[in-house]
Amino acid sequence: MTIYDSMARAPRVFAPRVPPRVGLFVCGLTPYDEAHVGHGRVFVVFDMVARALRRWGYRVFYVQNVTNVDDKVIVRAAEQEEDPLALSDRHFVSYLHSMERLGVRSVNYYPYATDYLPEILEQIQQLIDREAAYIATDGSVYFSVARFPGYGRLSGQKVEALVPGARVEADARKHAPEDFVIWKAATPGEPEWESPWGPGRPGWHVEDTAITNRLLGPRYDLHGAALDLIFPHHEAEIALAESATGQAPLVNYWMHGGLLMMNGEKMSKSLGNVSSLEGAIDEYGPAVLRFFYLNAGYRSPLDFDPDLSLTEAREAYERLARPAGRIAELLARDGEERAGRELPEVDEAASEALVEELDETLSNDFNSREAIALLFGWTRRWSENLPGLSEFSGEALRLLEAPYRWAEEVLGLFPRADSTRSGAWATVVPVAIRARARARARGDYAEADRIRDELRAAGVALEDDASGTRWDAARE
RNA sequence: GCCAAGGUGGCAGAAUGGUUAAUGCGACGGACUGCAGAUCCGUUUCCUGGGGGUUCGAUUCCCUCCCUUGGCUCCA
Repeated sequence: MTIYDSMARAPRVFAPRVPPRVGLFVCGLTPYDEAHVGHGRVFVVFDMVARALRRWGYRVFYVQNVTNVDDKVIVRAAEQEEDPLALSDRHFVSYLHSMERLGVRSVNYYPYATDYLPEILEQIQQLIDREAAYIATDGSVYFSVARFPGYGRLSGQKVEALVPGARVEADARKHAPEDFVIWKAATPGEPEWESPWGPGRPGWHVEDTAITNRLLGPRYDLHGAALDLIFPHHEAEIALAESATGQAPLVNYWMHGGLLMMNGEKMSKSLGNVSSLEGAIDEYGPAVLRFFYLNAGYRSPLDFDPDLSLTEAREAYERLARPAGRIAELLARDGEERAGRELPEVDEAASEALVEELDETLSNDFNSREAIALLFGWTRRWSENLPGLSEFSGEALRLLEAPYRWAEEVLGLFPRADSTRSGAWATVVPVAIRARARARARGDYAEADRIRDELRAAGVALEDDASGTRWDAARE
């Protein structure tokens, strides 16, 4: 399989350092506010990456940090008169809830920055010992960019070019304007921890490198995030970790996802053009949202139009989900031993070949869009047989279903579990359907339509086809 | 200004040094249906930002220009 490596700026064949183990780190949130649809994209993409790698036999240890103490958290907490750590906790729990709904369950561990103070202090001390960092007059500690020759390689930036950019703040505490803080001296009223250099709190970049060094080691396989973090954050991670440990490279493969765009701009809180992740899940459902994300190359910018994008994604998704759901329904009801027609041999082979092709397609830098196109092809091929689907044997249905099960495993689409059909509805609705069928049989369409309308009003949609009447949760 | 990522049909978005450039959405026509929905079939001519170059052949590789977005020490 190949992965597009941002450091090499080219696709590279993936080879973990110690197969079959894969260390994967993805930059997580700074939970000072609710997550938006743009955040969802990255985390769904890397969920797919982890799922795929595991399917292909790798043992992935997936770590995603939580920057629970940071300027933004502190500022927001002050505004709301809330404890900063309580605020980030609250938003992180809400984030986890969204992830659970989205089926993002591949992360092994979400380390909190504040749980790694010993590691952070140790790394800062190493940097000072190696003279890569220095203590400022106020007790802050800065990393000296000049001490790391490789600085700028990932982003293509030249250190000299940063200075005329004029957005690097001149600061008397720094030896050079491009230096960045790794330990911030305490400000009264803000969270602080003891350190050899006085009370303070960790800078942003060093949290990640202290955590990965502890959990994944001085060198690891895969680092992912959206591309807006390349500079300065990932550049700083490389400089810090490699300077502290003396080992390189920190990361073997860098993956950067494209941004989610809204009205031609990056969706971001600072621009205010955000669409809430939880709200999008509420309105369209997790599967449609996942489909929307994975229906584009992960590296491309993706346009989000609050009115159109998810509506379109829903139409497309349901085109696949309906037949997939129908097959799953039959199998759930009758089991795989159900009797019926077998598939012709050639189609049996086609099912197996398609699953292989799906793996192959995805192994080309996680080309989920191409994989989805293959699923459409498969669906189109079989959907003309749908009304007669119930004639097939369990084994035949299983073969028809295999590509959708692949998609469930790797893309998280077409989940078999369907809660809308359970509960009281499952007993009531079929009774109503039978009553309506009797009305239709005697030509009493007024009564038949009345039953359908009443169910509709109660949130249940009926559909007739050659095999009878099906029902599902109605959508608005 | 510097660095990076992009520019493909009405829209969203793939791919490839080579027959008619995926797939989906939308639109239109038809089949099916008591109706609705879903589904199926068909149509959707004109799409690879501009200009050079390499090549038998370029949308793909190279150069250059234009445009959009991101980053340039808060950002998924």
